Amino acid sequence: MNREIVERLRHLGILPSAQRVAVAKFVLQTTRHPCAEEVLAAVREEVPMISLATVYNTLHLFAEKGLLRELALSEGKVVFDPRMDPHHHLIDEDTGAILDLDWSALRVEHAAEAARAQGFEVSEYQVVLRGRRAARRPARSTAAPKGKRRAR
Amino acid sequence: MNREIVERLRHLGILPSAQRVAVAKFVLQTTRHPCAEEVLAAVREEVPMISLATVYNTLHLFAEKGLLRELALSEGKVVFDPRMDPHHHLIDEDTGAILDLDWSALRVEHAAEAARAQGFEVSEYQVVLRGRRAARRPARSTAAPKGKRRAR
DNA sequence: TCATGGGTCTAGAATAATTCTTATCTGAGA
DNA sequence: TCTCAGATAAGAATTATTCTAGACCCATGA
Ligand SMILES: [Mn+2]
Ligand SMILES: [Mn+2]
Ligand SMILES: [Zn+2]
Ligand SMILES: [Zn+2]
Repeated sequence: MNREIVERLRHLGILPSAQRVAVAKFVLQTTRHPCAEEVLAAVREEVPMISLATVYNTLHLFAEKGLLRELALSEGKVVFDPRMDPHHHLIDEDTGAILDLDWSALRVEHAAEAARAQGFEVSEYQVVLRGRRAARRPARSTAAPKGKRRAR
Repeated sequence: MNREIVERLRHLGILPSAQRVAVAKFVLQTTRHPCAEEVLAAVREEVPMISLATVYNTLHLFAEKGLLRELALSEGKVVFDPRMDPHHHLIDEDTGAILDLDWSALRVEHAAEAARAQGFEVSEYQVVLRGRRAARRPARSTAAPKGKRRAR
């Protein structure tokens, strides 16, 4: 498992130091869109002496190399997203949590044309949605719903 | 002209101080999505002694009262947008400039459904596009194209 | 007129996120 | 083993934003 990560870093010309591997292990596998501080907290479990500066350096390096993306979706925080395929984001207005929506979950039409009409060539786009968890509908049984609710 | 602004503020229960009127005059009429510093610079022409704290206070107050919106589209800066109707944003990747795209300029389908599938009720959404000014097409005449030339 | 008080304003301090600086460490070769 | 480019840690610096304190402004009423 570490092996794979080490290989992946090497492949991109990134020296796989202990710190970098630990950051990669966490951030490439999460679906949580963590900020730098969250990455630091998670990674410290494995590499207690890693510094925040190293986390920033590593995340930016990974972004440059195409391993992840930096997103500035709201407030004053950049978050990191290992999903490099085009997709959309749904922001929980109560908690700030960011969920992914697959590209195919919704449809955008005429995006490129609309930009071209302004003299722009679009390089990427996404839909950013904000909302709140819907009131849980009345439980059908007495058993508490378990696990995460399936999509679709 | 100031009269109208004063009226508009009064209507919302905002005491129309000189500073607030000056901020409103600039920010409610611009299409530029300025950040607080830019508002400060513009407003200082009229009210040289206004402070940055007052600009922030005023902009937040206006946002609360529904006169404008705060947007965190990218980088580490909040910008302010007097357009309160739903619309989309196109970000110039070279300059950071933000353009509006009318809601009708493109079409999004299944947004609410996609969010509902995740257990969310959408309160708003928009498409965020990034791109660069298209290479100016070959000039038809020998006259050099005028206006600021883009770097890179 | 003068005191009171609510709301407003400014300057500067404080905070928070991020970046920079610099000295120190490491490890892959020569 | 020696060397040095690259990597790291710690803390200073920067940038955006918010907070704190006190001064100010002006309507009201004794
Ligand atoms: Mn976070
Ligand atoms: Mn700005
Ligand atoms: Zn994502
Ligand atoms: Zn806008």
